Amino acid sequence: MTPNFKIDHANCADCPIRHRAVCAHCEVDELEELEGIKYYRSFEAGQTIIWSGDQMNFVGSVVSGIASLTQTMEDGRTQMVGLLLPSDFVGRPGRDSAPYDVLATTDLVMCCFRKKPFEELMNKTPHIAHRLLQMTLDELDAAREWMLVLGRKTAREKIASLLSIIARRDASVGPKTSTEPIVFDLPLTREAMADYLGLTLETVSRQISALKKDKVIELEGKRHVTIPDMGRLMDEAGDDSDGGFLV
Amino acid sequence: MTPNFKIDHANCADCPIRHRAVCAHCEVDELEELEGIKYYRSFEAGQTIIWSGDQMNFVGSVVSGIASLTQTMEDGRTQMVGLLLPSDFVGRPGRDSAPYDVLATTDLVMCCFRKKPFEELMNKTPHIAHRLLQMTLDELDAAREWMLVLGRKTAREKIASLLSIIARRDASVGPKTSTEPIVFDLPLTREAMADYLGLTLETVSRQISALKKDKVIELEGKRHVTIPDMGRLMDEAGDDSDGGFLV
DNA sequence: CGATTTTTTGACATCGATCAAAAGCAGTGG
DNA sequence: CCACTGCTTTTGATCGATGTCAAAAAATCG
Repeated sequence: MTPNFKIDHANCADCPIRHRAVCAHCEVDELEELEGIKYYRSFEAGQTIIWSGDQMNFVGSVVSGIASLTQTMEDGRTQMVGLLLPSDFVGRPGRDSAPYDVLATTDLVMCCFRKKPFEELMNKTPHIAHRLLQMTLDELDAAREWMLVLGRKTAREKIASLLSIIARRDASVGPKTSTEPIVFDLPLTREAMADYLGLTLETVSRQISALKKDKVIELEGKRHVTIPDMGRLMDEAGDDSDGGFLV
Repeated sequence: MTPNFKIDHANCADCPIRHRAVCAHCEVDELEELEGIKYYRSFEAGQTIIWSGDQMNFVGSVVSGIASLTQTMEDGRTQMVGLLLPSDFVGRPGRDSAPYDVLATTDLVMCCFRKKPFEELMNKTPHIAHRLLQMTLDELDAAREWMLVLGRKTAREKIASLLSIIARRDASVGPKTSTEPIVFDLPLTREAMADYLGLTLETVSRQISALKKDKVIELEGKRHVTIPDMGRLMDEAGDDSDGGFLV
C-alpha cells in the first residue's frame, strides 16, 4: 500500500536533527537504546502518513521534508492545524488513535520508533520524557499564536504572518540581522497556505500579488521568495516588529 | 496590589480536583511533598493573574472558577487562546516568562506552587512529569480543535461549538445519554465569547438569538442555558453528532 | 432610584468567498 | 519539437456573511 523504503543503519551521530529532536538531551547509552529500535521510512509528496482515527503504531521525528496535520469536516472544509518541519515529533505517547490526518506535504523522511518500545524507553529515560514535554509546550505556544492569526488577523496579515514564520524557521541558520534580505523557497502550494490560514486559495493568491506589488516581498517563479526587509514584513503581519529577532 | 487571601492547611485528600489535576497520579508520599510546598490564592473576577511578558514565579492548578489566556495585538484586537477550568494547569515548567495574559474570568481559587521547588519535585517525580505531559497533549488537542473552529466555521457554528464544549465539560458529571436536556450557566460574557470565537460581540448576540429562535437552545435570563437536544446542537456545530458522546 | 455595564437590535459598509475563465507550467507521447 | 493533458495560479465580476457604527433596552449595582 505505502510505497516506502528503508534506510537502515544510519548513524545517530551524523543525524542532522540530532540536537533539536526528541533525542536531543540523550546520553550516549540512551542514544544507543534508541538506535536499537529506530527505523527510517520515506514518504512521497502528497502521501497520507496517518489517517485520522487510525491506530498509531509508531511515533517518530521528521528528518527531512515537511508534514502537515489537517482536520476535515464532513462537508470537506479543511483546516491545517500543524506544520511539521525537520526535528518535529509525530505521535502522542499514551494515546492509541490519531486525532487528525498527517500528510507528507513534500517528499519526507522520518525516523520512526514502534510506539510500545518507545513508550517503555520513555518511561525509564527522563531525558526523553523531559524533552518531549518541552517540545509539546513549544507546539502549544505555536498553536496559540496561530489561533490569534486565524481569529483576528486580516487576509493580508495572515499571509505576512505565514511568510514571516517560514522565513524565521528557515533563516535560523542564516544571518542574524534584520537588515539583510532573507531568501527561501515556499514549501506550500497556494491551496495548502489557504488551508493553513483559513482562507480560500484565490484570496491567498491575491494577497501574495498585493504584497509583491507593494514590494514587501519579491518573487522568482511562484515559489522562490525574497524578503528585502524583515521588519517591514513583520509590521505587515501585525506583530511587534522586534519581538522575534531581539528576544 | 493583588488583593488575594490565603486558605492554608486545606487537605489534598479532600481536594475536589485531586483526581484530574497535575497531582492525579501521585502516591501518598509524593502528595505529601506537594502538600508541603503548596499555597492557595484567590482572585476576583476580572483580575489579571499574570501579565504577558511577566516573570512567572509560580505554577498551579485552577481549583474553582474559570481563567482565560488571551493574546492582544498592539491595536487592541484580542483573541482568547485558552479557557482554564477547574483542574487545569497554569504555567510552564522550564520557561521563565509568560507568553500571554492570564485573566480570572470568574472569581477563582488556585492551588499554587513556587516554580523552582515544583520544577525540582517534578524532576524527581515521574508521576508528575508524566501527568503534565498528558495534560499538555490534551491542551494541544483542544487548541487544534479550536483552530478548526476559528479558521473554517461560520458564526453560527462557532457559537454552537462553544456551547457544546461548555455543555460537555459541565455535564461530564451529569447524565450520559444525549437525549436528556442539559442545563448549565454560561460562565462567559458575550464579549468573552466573541474574544474566544474571533467574532464581534454583536455577532455573538445575534447568533445566540437565532439559535434560541430556532429552538436549538433555551435561555432563562442571559446566562442560564438549556440544551433540549445535544445531538441537534452538535449538528449545528458541524461536528460529527456522535463523536463526543460515544467515544 | 439613578448610574453603569451588558445585551439586543437596526442600518449600512466591507472583506473575503464564490463562481467563472484564462493563463502559466510540467509532464507525456507522437 | 510540438500538441495534448492535467494541475497550479492568476484575474475578474458578483454576492453575502460578518464587521462597524449607533442607539435603545435590559440587567446589575450601589
